[in-house]
Amino acid sequence: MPVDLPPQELDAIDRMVSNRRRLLKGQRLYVAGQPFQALYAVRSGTLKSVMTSDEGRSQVTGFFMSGEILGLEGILENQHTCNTIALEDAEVCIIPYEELNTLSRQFPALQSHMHRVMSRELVKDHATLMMLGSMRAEERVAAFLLNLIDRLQKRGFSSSELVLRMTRDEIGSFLGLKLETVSRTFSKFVEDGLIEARQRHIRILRPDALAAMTLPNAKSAAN
Amino acid sequence: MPVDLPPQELDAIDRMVSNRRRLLKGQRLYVAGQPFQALYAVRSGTLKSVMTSDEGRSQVTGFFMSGEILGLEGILENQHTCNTIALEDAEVCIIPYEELNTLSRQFPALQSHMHRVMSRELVKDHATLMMLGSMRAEERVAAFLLNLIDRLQKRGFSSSELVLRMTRDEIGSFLGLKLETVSRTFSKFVEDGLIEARQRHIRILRPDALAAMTLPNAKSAAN
DNA sequence: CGGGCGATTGACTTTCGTCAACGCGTGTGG
DNA sequence: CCACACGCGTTGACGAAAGTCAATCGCCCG
Repeated sequence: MPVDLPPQELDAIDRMVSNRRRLLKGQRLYVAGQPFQALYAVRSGTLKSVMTSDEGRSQVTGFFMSGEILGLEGILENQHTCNTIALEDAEVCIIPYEELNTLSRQFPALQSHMHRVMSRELVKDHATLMMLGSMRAEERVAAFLLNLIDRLQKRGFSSSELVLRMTRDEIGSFLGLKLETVSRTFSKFVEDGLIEARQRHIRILRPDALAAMTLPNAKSAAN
Repeated sequence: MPVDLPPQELDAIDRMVSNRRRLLKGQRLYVAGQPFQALYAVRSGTLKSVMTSDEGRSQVTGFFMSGEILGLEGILENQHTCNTIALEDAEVCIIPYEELNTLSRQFPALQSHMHRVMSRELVKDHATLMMLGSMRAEERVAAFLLNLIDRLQKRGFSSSELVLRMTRDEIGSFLGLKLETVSRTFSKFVEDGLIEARQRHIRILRPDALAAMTLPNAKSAAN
């Protein structure tokens, strides 16, 4: 959680988050129902959050990469409401919630930062809602790829190549689509020369065309 | 924002939220791009939040009734990211954000409450994501009605009758469906004896059957 | 090298969206 | 006070989009 803060505050924060946890691929960071005690900041690797309703319905609600914060939904009832699972080997910082609150009272900048983190999560969810509520399959997949590449780019990776850490099924769950539809859409993008795809390795050839697709009037891809 | 707090804290909070704002039906509380200065607690009436993307795409992201908090998305960038509009005459409390932060530092219980409010919003959004991502039209409408009636019941209204404050189009936007689909689904529920509907007046006859529908294996309605 | 999971592709079905016509009510103005 | 108009809602016929079911392929990993 890097912010520009006075050194003494940074020290206190560093001490607070000195505990880490390593996760192997497939391992769960926390599960629904588990008591909430800490937030987690991803240091490396990718995780997914999965909500499971009373009876079998299940939905990927987000993918998290380095710097992103997990566990905020647990604050409400002091209990986690979703499962978070590592999609590859990963490491997270443990942020003990009570300590965070104590420090927040001392350091207004930290309090403010905490609020922004939660607000960012809300904005992100709203964007996802918009995608699920108003986009067709192709548009969703295009938006998904652009979102991923954007986040990767901000982390210093290529802006044209990426490796998907999740299966087609997980992408489909997140996008409200079936895995076959995701697969077909990738194939179509390849046919149309918008991307190259070999397994989970994706190269974006025409980001402009993908972006155009996320606009509402997109009946056909731009040329 | 009623919580059980020491009287001195309650006094301070009361003073903070003493400013109100009245809205006529159709009036906007805030719009996207507007500087963020305060949160708003609904005192009476119903509001909707609408996200509008760069180019024409538009989506209702939530409906808000008494006691619910609006404006949290504005914290991130000190700027609102959606429009909020009164669906009927309404009144809100104005909660100046800076004052809230100051008080939160003094009163841990308020800080904690503030975090829970934000967390609740996240949980609510996740539930909506799940609905949009994994339910079919009938299931979404059933879940929507049950959600509304539940919130109304918690506010002391009937658990079987309600008056929709929003149009079919707004419901459709929220649920990721077209207004015709919403209308047809209501009609089908009436045919099947699950609800009565006269315009926006809805009576829930078989909450059990609606609830059963929100379960994943629901191919046919229960008898 | 073999097994299994994940991905792809095809054929068909279902669901929902689209376009269009019409009906109902409410509120407003003559 | 009545009539009309407009917004909202309903309904039908049709088409497009995505889901389902099933077969096959191809990587990885053991």
